[in-house]
Amino acid sequence: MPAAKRDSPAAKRNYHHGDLRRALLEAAWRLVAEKGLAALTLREVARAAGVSHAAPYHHFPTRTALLDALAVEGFAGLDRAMAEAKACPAAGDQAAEAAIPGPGDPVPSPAEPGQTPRPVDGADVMVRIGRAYVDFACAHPEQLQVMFRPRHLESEGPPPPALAEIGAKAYGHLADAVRGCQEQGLAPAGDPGELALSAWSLVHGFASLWSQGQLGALIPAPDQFARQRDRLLRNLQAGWQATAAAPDAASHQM
Amino acid sequence: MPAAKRDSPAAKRNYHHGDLRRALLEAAWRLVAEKGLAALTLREVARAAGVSHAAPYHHFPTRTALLDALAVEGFAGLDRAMAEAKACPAAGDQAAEAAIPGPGDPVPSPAEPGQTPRPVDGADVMVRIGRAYVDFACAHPEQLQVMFRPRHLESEGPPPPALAEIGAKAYGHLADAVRGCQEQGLAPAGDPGELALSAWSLVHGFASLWSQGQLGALIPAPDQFARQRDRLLRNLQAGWQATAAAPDAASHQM
DNA sequence: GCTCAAATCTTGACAACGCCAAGATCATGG
DNA sequence: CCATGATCTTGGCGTTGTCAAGATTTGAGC
Repeated sequence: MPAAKRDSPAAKRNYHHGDLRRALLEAAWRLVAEKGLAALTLREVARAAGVSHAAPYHHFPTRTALLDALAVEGFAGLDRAMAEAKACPAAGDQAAEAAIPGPGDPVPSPAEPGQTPRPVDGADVMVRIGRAYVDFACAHPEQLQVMFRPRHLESEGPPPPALAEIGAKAYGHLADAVRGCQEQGLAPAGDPGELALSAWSLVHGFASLWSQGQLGALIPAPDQFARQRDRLLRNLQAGWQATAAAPDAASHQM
Repeated sequence: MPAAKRDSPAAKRNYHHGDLRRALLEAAWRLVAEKGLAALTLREVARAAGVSHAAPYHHFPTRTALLDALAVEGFAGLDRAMAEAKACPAAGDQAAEAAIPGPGDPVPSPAEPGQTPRPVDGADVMVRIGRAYVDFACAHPEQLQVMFRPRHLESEGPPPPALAEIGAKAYGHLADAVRGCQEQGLAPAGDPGELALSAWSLVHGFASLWSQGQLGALIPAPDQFARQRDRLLRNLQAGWQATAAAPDAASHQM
């Protein structure tokens, strides 16, 4: 590892390593994907990056800081996936149906441009975004684990602002989609945040259970994954539309 | 040789400590509730139980074994909460009421007792069980964390049979409630497992997000917790009933 | 060009951890 | 009554996160 003192083509400045921070993050992703989050060690990250055991300390003052930086990248990826799903019409349909990752392996392929020139169906946007959330999470279970690593139970402080910010941005896609549904009468009126939280709970719960391998016995075949995923989103929509049509027909009483 | 361990439930009397295994489990629960799962240390558990640092090793061959034993107890508690919710008309509330540690916030107020003396409403049972799940998880976030600690990403082996068994038993309550709804035409026909998975995803997602402190900004007031919780369950029901009434009214196209 | 402060990386160390291997202790069956 | 095996203790090994001090490099100012 003593080599690699090459000049940086377009990267940041060339200190000793070039861009050790970036190299550490990538090594960390590789390690967490291979051996799991619990096995992610600062010393092994340093080893994988070819630096001494205390070198990461100058870029991440603590292990938690490294994990937070990884979480920010994870949320950025989720945000990107949802933004693409919102823009690109009819993305996830034939794409995510092919190969469903065994809990920890390959990936549903990214979306590709679709063919439907429908105007803008709010329910469609909602479904696409929900699919994007589930597919992203299940394609990168280790990222989901890092992003939603429990914090307040640990002795760690509050999340850094950058993390809260990017998380809120990703959540915003859901809230936007909800507003779109409401404008078209496809969802009951009221605080969109509450409906968005319903949607978030649904997709997050499904993605969490799947990516933790909890559904191995319940969803044996891969095509049932997409089936179940779409069923979730469809039923969410059905509930909203029913409630929007007859505000207290279904909720006869609680 | 150590196989023939007298494993009758309460057969362990006074050896040296009395019942060290039990003491270790309780100390572990105390510690994980105080300092979080990541800070749970075999040595500190031993210290809290007043034994030497290697004593736990004779009861739990590894740290993972301790966590699995804790997870079994957690699922047993969840199973009990759901069973009580299914039996008692409006019991789940005062059972899981107590004090919700949550993300450091107060507790959802108990739901008002149902005023309906209807015989057995399947939707009602479903809602009660869902509430029990959410309330249990949010009353004991540390237990939820231990129960759904990611496994297959780590280098740990498959979950022990006892853990898979009790987990499936708890899930069975949801499946039963779904069947009840289907029998009364309150849910679409078909594989009850798929509907149960929808319900599980919903309540688990909400409970996970809440117990991880992810909803702190979205649910500031405690009474909004119960409100949102019930909204989730109501909308799930609404979607099922709408789909049961008109099997493809809402899923106009995907 | 040269120097110097700051940023970067290395070396070494400390306490704590999981896990292992012996030895000590104790209840109980023969 | 004693031996056997389960239970617990002591000590140790390798690893980890974190810190402190020294070595090395960078970029800026003179």
